[in-house]
Amino acid sequence: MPELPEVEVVRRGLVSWVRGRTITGVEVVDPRSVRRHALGPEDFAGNLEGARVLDVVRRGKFLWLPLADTPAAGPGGGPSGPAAGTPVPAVALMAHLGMSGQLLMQDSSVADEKHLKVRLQLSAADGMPEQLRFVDQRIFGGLFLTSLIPTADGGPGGLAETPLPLIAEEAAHIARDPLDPYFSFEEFYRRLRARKTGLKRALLDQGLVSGIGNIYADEALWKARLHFARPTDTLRRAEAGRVLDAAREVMTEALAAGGTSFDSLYVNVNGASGYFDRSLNAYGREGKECKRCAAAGLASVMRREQFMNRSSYSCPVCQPRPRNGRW
DNA sequence: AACGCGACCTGCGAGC
DNA sequence: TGCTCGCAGGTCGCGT
Repeated sequence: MPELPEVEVVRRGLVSWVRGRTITGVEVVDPRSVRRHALGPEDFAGNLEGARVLDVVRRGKFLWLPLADTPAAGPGGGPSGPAAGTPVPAVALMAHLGMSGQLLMQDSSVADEKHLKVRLQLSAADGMPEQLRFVDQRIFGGLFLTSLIPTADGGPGGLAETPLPLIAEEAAHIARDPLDPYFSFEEFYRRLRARKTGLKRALLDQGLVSGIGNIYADEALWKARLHFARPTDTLRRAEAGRVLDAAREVMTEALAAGGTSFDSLYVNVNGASGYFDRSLNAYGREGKECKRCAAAGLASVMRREQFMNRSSYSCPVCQPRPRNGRW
């Protein structure tokens, strides 16, 4: 489940089920889902068994579970935490859902999903499912173990129950996301202006701002009334602020609705779909009226264009490309 | 630096 | 009833 709201739905669901529990068994059903773990499936499983889950952390679309008691990190977690009794993790279980990945909590009695890729057995806990399953139809996502390293700015690595100034190494190259309290608009705007590219491409660049994918990029651009090809070096501060605020608002609303799902591919850890698809104003609305224009008594039809090998939806009237080439 | 493209995959609906 | 094509919420790495 791709974009930030859908991943955050998973993070929140996962926290209450897995925090503090120990991974007692690992079954890699399809090694392709663990291919980003360079040392192979056996090493992946061996280092996970016996590990205790300390938290669930998210930055952008990346999710990771800081671990204590892994063989790789030694007993008690990482190298010498400051206060005894509070383990500082050095290793985390990374998860990226790609296009179709799911993390599901299931009882052992529930039949395996068709696309079950990895099964984690968890220590018994009252009334809680025993298994955390990674299910992935297209196998663009995956699980792997990674080191935790200090963040560049000293702030928390991501959204967590107990924030630590550590980040999963494999997520260190992405920027903070718009829902992160440590996100800096000033830095975003400075870097945006320095680029020679189009606005949608910039919004999708996880190194500049993370968490935004194809749906919420189109929604944010529509809400901010900006064209996807707008050159980033022509953007005024107010316009950049408008599109960032729009992204933040639309993702916050989507999160409250449990995320966007058009089909059963996008579900929370309990298998339920969100319903934000009903609130979409741009994505997938080719040939339909622009809701804002219609409200103003104008008749305009949403268009679909190919851009970056994917579809972009926008309103030709309120998100115009200027005829004279001047923005 | 920026970009375009292919690679990584499975499945679904449309059209013939 | 097939079959092929285009399409899908992502990311990475390679060319130019």
